[in-house]
Formats: sequence, C-alpha cells, structure tokens
Amino acid sequence: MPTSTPVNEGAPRRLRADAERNRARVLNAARELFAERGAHVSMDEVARLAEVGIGTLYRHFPTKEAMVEAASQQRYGEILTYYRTVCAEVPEPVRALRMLLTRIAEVEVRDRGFASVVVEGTLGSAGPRSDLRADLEAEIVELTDRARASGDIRPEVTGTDVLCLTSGLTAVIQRRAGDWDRYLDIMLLGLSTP
Amino acid sequence: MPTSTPVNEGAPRRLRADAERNRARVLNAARELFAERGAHVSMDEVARLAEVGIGTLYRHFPTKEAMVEAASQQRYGEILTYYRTVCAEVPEPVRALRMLLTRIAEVEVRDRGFASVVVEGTLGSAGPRSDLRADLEAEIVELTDRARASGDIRPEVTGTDVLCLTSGLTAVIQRRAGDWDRYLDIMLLGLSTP
Amino acid sequence: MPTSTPVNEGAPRRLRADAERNRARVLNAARELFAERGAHVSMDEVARLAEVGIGTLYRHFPTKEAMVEAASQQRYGEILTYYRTVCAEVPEPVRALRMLLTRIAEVEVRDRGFASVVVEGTLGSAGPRSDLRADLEAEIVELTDRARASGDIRPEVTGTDVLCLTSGLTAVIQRRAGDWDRYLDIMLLGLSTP
Amino acid sequence: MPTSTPVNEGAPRRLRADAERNRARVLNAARELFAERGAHVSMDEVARLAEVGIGTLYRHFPTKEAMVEAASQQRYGEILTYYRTVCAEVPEPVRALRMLLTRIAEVEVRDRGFASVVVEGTLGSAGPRSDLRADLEAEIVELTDRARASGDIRPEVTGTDVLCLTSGLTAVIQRRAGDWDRYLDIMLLGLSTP
DNA sequence: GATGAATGAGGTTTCATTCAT
DNA sequence: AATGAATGAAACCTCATTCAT
Repeated sequence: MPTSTPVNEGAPRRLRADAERNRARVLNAARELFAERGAHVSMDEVARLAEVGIGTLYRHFPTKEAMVEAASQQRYGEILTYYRTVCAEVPEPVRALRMLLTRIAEVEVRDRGFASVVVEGTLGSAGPRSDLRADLEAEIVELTDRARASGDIRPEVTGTDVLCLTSGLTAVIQRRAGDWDRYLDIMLLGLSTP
Repeated sequence: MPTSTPVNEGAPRRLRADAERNRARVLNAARELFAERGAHVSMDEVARLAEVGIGTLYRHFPTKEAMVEAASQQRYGEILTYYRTVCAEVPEPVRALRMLLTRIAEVEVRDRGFASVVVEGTLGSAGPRSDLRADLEAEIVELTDRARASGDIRPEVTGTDVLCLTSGLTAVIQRRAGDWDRYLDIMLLGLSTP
Repeated sequence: MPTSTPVNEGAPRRLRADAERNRARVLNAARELFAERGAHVSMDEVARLAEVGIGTLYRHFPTKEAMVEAASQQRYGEILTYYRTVCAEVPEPVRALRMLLTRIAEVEVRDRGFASVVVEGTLGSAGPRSDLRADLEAEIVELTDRARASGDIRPEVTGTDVLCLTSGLTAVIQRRAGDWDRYLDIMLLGLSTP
Repeated sequence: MPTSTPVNEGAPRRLRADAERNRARVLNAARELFAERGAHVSMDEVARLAEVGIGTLYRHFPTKEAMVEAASQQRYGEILTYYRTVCAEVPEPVRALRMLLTRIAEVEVRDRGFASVVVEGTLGSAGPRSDLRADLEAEIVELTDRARASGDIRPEVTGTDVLCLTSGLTAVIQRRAGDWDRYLDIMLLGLSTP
C-alpha cells in the first residue's frame, strides 16, 4: 500500500499568512494560463494575473521550471485527495479504477493544455517523478494488483500497463478532448477478463 | 476510399536540382534535431546541421511552423508509402491494422521527441490536418470499416475511436517508449470481438 | 600630528547591546564575503551569513554603499590601532614605515578581494576619504616627514609619493598576492637615500 | 625573445566588410564607456553607442565577458604595436623600458576606469592571460633580462618583479591618475644599480 | 538563388530597497 | 527593534525573421 503521505500541496515551510496566499495565487494563475494557452506563457504574465510582483513570484519559485513543477504537484494533490476520500471506500477495484481514471480525465480536461507544459513530468511518464505523482502512481499500481487478484482483469496485466494506458489517456484529452470516454471504455475492455 | 494522392513529399513546384536537395537536407536536419532535443531547437541550428545558410532555409519555408509542418508531412508520407506498398496487400484487415500501427510506432520511436514539437498537429489530433495526415487518417478509418464489416472488431467501434487510440499510442511512445507493444496489445484486445 | 580620533569603529551613538552586536555581525559577514567572492555579493547573502534579517541590516546601514564604507572603516581602524599601539614606539621612522606597510599588506592579503569592492575608496586613492582612512593617511604622511627629516629617505620624496606607492602595494596584492614583499623591498629602496 | 605574433587585434576569421566595421564600432564603444563609467555599463548601452542592435553585439561576442576580453586585447595590441615599432629600436634597455611603461601609463590614463572592469585580466595579474597580454608580458620580461645583463638594474631583480611593479602602476593610475610619473621615477630608482 | 549579418522584441533572472507584520 | 515578504527596474541573453551583399 502506498505510503499515506498527507496531501498538503507541497508547501515546504510555515509561511506568513500573506506569503501563503501569494503562493496560492501564483499557482492558480499559472495553472489557469498554462491551461488555456499552453507552454509559451511568460513569467511576467503569470505574475500579472496573480497580481504579484515578478520578484515575489521568484521568491516562491526559484525557476520557471520549479513553478511548473509546483503547479503540477498541486494537481496531483487534488486527484489524490479525491482518491483517498472517495475511491478508497469503493469495494470493487475495477469500479474504483474507473472512478479514479475518470477523475484524472476531468482534471485534465479542465486544465487542458497544461500537460503540454510538463510533458516530461506527466503522469505515467518516465523521468524523475515528484512526490505526489509517485504517490498517485503507486495508488494506481495497487488498484491494479487488487483488480487482478479479484479476477476482474486479465492475469498478465501489470500495474505498469495501466500506468501506460493512463499516460495515453491524458495525451488523448490534450489532442481530442471529446473522445476520452470512448478511450476509457475500450481500454478497460482490453484489460478485463473476457 | 481515400483520395489517392501521389506521395511526393509536398514539394509544390519544379525546383532546380540543388534547390530540391537543399530542401531535403533542411527537412532531414530538422527531423533529426527535433527528434533528439525536443522543441527548443533554433532555426540557426537546423541551418547549420543542414549545411545551408539561414537565408536559404527561409526561402524554402517562410516560417518555423511551416518547416515543422513540412517535416511532419514527410513523416506521414513515409508511413503512407509503407502502407500502400505493404499493408494494402494484406487481406485480413486487423492484421493490416496492426502492421500499420506498428509502423507508426516505429517511426515514432525513431523520431522520439519530434512529437513534442508538433503536439497540435500529431496524428489523430484535432486542429487543421495537413494533406498527408488527412490521407493517413483516412486509411486508418477505412481499415477500421473493413475490420468491422468482416466482424473482426466490435460493431460499435468507429474509425474515430481508432484514431483516438492511435493518438494515445504515439503519446505513450513519447513518454515511456519501452511499453508501446503492451499498449498495442491491450488496445487491439479492447477493439476485437470477444 | 594627526588628530587623535579614538578608534571606535564608527558606531555613531549608544546602541542597545544586541543592536551593537548585530552591527558587528553584519560588518564581519560583509568583510568575509567580499574577501572571498569579490564584488558580486548580495545584501541577502550578507544578512544570511550575519544571521540577521535583511531589514535589520538596512536599519544599520541605509545603503549597500554605506555598509561597504563601514566595513572599510573597520579595516582602517584595525590598522590604526596596530599602528598606535605598536609602531608608534619604534624610534627609526623608516623601520616604523616598513612595519606599517607590512601590516597593511597583511590585512589586504587576509581580505583579498575586498579591495575590488571599494576601488573608489581604497587607501591612497582620490575620492572622498572617510574619517579613519584620512587618519591613517595622515599617519603615513607624518611618518614620511619624519623619515625625510632624519635623512633616511631622499629629500624630494613627499608624503603624497608614499601614499601613491602604498596604493600600488594594495593593488599588487589583489592581483598577484605572492609578490608583495618584493614590491615593498623595491619601493623602499627607491625611496631611500643612496 | 617573445614569439613575434602579428598584432592583428584578434579578429579570428575573415569577416564581411560591414561586419568588420561593426565589430570595431562595438569595441570602441565598449572601451569608451568603460573608460568613463567603470564596470557597471550595460550591454544595451554599448550597443546604443555603437549604433548597433543588441543582437549584432552578441553575434560578435557571445558574452559580456568575451566582449570585455576583446576590448582588453585591443588595448594590449595597441601597446604592442607601439613597442615593436618604436621601443624595439632603442638600444639602451632601461630607456626602452621607461618608454614602454610610459606608453602603458598613457593608454591607462586615456581609458581610465577601464581597468576596473577587468581586474582579473589586467597586465601582470594572475589568472588566465590572453594571447596579446602574454606577448606583452613576455616583452617586459625580456627587456628586464637585457637590462640586468647590461648592468643597468640590480642583479637580483627578476622579470616577475617588473611585472609586479607594472601592475601597481596601472592601479595607481586608476586611483590617483596624476601621480603616475612620480611612481614611475621611484620604482625605476628602486630597480637601478646604485 | 544563396548567404549570413543585422535586428529587436521578449524571455528569464537578480538584487537593492521598501514596508507590512 | 527586528523580520522577511514584496517590489520592479534593469541586467544578460536568445532567436525568429529580414535584408544587404
């Protein structure tokens, strides 16, 4: 079972109230802008939308990359929270898996375009995985194990396979958002015992 | 049936021999560089690797985007040629489909990283589709129709569904190259009649 | 004879004990950092090494320049103290001069790189001279006068000449630290009566 | 005898006429601005004075540091040219040495403030020496050897000693320009046989 | 047609200084 | 008095594109 990290959105230290608020504003601005305009959003634009000086932005995140990473973490945190509060209750693993993947898809749809900023860091990709992403992936793997154990999916299907399909799912949303439920149906069919 | 465009890599008019050669050099350089370094390759670098002046490069392609688009076309042309010379002979549509998708995957693996440059224009995505991409997609749709007709895949599966899954396939290669054959297996299983 | 300023490191008024301690911490941090990394040290770094908030730093010194100036003063104070406690006893002016210059060199070696921060304000330079620097220069001039009077150095040598050579001495240490004693030898030879 | 490098101001390749002209304009602008305002001159300002786009400036010199280095080289080239055309004729080594040092001083006076930009790279300093600087230093060393051989300066004086004094000379000019001839007199006295 | 020098808007990042807590 | 978060001007540098040679 994955380590039950408390999902605190990654703020490393205790911050003054206003600092915490600014951090959140920046992260939201970043998510919003990336979501709608893809990768080529400038730091100045993020700062402007967050109504924060550019210096403040850099105080919170030493680098553009760091900021993107943090926004990314935030999204994983959101999904994890959902999973732990809702899916965890569901007894049938395949149903829980479908719920989780659906949630992932919904977040992806909402933040469409965000993914293109972090291709190297998207769910299921290779490359160094951040804390919350690792946790989320661990949950998926575990769910797969349970589903296999209960005989709901084919015995040769591994957790890695499901991560791989998940990765495809988010990409499909980025490219042809409307069709993602068809994708999900077909993939789950491909996994299930006949 | 798809319009049977001759696959001549998109050169619009008769060019002097050396001009044609330069065009090809540029396109290859672009493909190579994008493949290995992803999106942030400059026009100067492309020109340098192509051993061509930057001015020459711009004579052939008015814009960076146009150049990327052309390189993209080249790749689709390559796949189309393969399809028309090899797959078209194969009588069983599902086998032909698997062959085609495998070829697509192989090209994708070879040019790994290229996709990240043209997210907006990859196979199966929404957005304006170029000539050769449209042709290729049409072939996939047609193959799907034949497979459905022959009862090899489920009756409710549409050509669009397969395009959608194909789009996921290329994305998976970009993100976790090693697993693409598992993806293909599961996907085809999901499509097939039980 | 130079005005006998008490060498109290320039703290203008009675400060609370902890304030005084903070002032000293900042000054030491500044000296240390400038010494080892030259000019491009930020105020934040100074504050961090001093274990003091940046605000506190600015309470003590209204400006970076002011802080540098104060650190500079501190160094002159150190040399003056040495001079007044040790050299002043020495009866032969040339020997006293050599001792003083040696001390200056030693401090310069210890704080190598510091000089590059205060080029405009180094010993013997033009530009507005601070209190303690003025005092130190006055001592050098006076020592020169005594040496000339006692016939140890050439009659046409002025105090200004020696200041000028001293200025060269500190520069040489900054640029080729190892050779400063050769410089001193040759310089004193050039001053002395044949 | 130092290798007789032709003094071509360091332009590495054949350039188009206009490029060569721009290169020179930039270098002159840089020298002028650094001379009058010291180190904190921005690249934009240099470009503006040179009446050249900022991009052009960076095409010629990939880095601010590289540009400073090139301007520095130019100055050494200037001095070397003088040395080779004028001093080399003079039979008495000490007189030639004084002429050379005087020239160095004059250039330093003209470009006052320039030195502060390149402390790490000034004549006689430690650190990686550029081609022309190395050549110039070699000339100084050779001159010293000849002067020692002819008995004009003390037998224990080395070329290194003279480099060291030269380094002091340029620093003195930076700090108290007016007095440099006194410095030169005294130092040469210190070197000479009694 | 080909070349590569020139352009300059715009990107990321730093840092001295101010001010709310 | 002390703190450290916030500020934003300005620095350096990149790169798609234009144009003189």
